[in-house]
Amino acid sequence: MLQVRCDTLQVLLWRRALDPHLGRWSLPGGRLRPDEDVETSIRRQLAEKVDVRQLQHVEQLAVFSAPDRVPGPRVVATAFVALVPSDVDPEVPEDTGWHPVDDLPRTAFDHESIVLRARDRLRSKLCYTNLGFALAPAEFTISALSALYSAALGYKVTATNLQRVLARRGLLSATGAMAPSGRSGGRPAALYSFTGDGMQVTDPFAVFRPPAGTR
Amino acid sequence: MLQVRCDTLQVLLWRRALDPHLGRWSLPGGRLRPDEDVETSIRRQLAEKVDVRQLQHVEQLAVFSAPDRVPGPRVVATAFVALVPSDVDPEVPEDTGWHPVDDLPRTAFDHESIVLRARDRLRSKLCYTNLGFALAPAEFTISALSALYSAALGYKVTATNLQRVLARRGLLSATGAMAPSGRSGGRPAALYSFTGDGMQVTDPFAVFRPPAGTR
DNA sequence: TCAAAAGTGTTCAAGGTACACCCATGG
DNA sequence: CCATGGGTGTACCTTGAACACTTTTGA
Repeated sequence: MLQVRCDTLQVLLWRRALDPHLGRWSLPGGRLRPDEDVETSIRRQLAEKVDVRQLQHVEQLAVFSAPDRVPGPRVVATAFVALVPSDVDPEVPEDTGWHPVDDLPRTAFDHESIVLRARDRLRSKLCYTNLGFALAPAEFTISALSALYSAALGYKVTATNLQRVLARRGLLSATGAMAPSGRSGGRPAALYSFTGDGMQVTDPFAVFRPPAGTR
Repeated sequence: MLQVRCDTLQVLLWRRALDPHLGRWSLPGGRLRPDEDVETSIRRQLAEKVDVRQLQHVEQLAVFSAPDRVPGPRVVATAFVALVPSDVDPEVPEDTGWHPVDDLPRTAFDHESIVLRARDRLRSKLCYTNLGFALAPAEFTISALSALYSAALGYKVTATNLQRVLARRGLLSATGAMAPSGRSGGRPAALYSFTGDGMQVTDPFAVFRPPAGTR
């Protein structure tokens, strides 16, 4: 579960209460029940930590299956990326905490590499899809959005160009409302929302486009 | 297992000899052993059909886990994409056969949707990575390569532009050798090979690049 | 009036597409 | 010499980046 908090991309981890790796931080998860698919399962697991309605996007990441990834009998894990908009602050249980993905504590098992894979997946998809909607509140200013993108991507994304790129892709719609300007003045910002819902690939500049006539 | 055969993207299927779905076409696969990870397992399974050295690329696709995807106790499947260069014609067992991915026969279980997902994954990655190397022979002419790309992508890719795009990305190296011209004449084509090995992302024009100074 | 923040206009560069044109070979 | 197929040159278009400039607010 990833969220941009305090201008930093963070992941929700849970401190293990059992051996092995007692006390280390680990990803939430659990066993798959016979009557559910893996996505239903991960939503059920996460529901124990947060309100699942706060999950804007859930997608499979990869299967981790190395025989020695955990001590004892081999455990096959299907990892997911789940995204929470930055305006919610879920009530999380006592033994869980948010941690910056670029400054992780010592984690249990192979969970660090899973988190890093998730981070990379998010970074890619932010660029060529509309996935930003899952990190942003329903309404936002462009400068707030650029802060989110900057935090998630790990480098500065200017509001100017972000605005233009997303607008050109038809992803932004102005709500008409304005955000009040801060105490130090400045022009009030217009509020926008993402058009459509659900993730879709939006970068039409992918190479090897079909020939013009057939597009 | 995907291969371009006869200018068509095809998948290797195996005719089921057991109920349920006796006689239908299904993807090769099998149970995961306790001492192997999923990739090792799929390579072992495929080794029963072809020479594994012919697999130029193997990557995880997704987990399919719907409780009713197969009759009886639920089976969780981790699907893979495996690519075979077009110049090899593996000896396959009697009960297997190649089928065009765009004209599949009736398949067992959810295997049709798995194949279509694999096709879409391949199409995406052909565009922004060097994955073409896994579909092409070690040496090839540009026009042969454009036929491969056209078959895999499902639309015409012209040799002219394919040549330029791949060259600009530094993916092509001329071997110096020439292919003989056909019986109807024509200038003999130069032979090329892909530089490097293994898949890598090559489209540097992905959007939201880091600012110039930090690149 | 000035500082600060938002937003727009303009220019530039990168990279894919289209298409005309030239090259080399077989018959 | 001509048909055929390979290869190159060039103009164009789309799209993102950079940056100057304008707009709107609070103090």
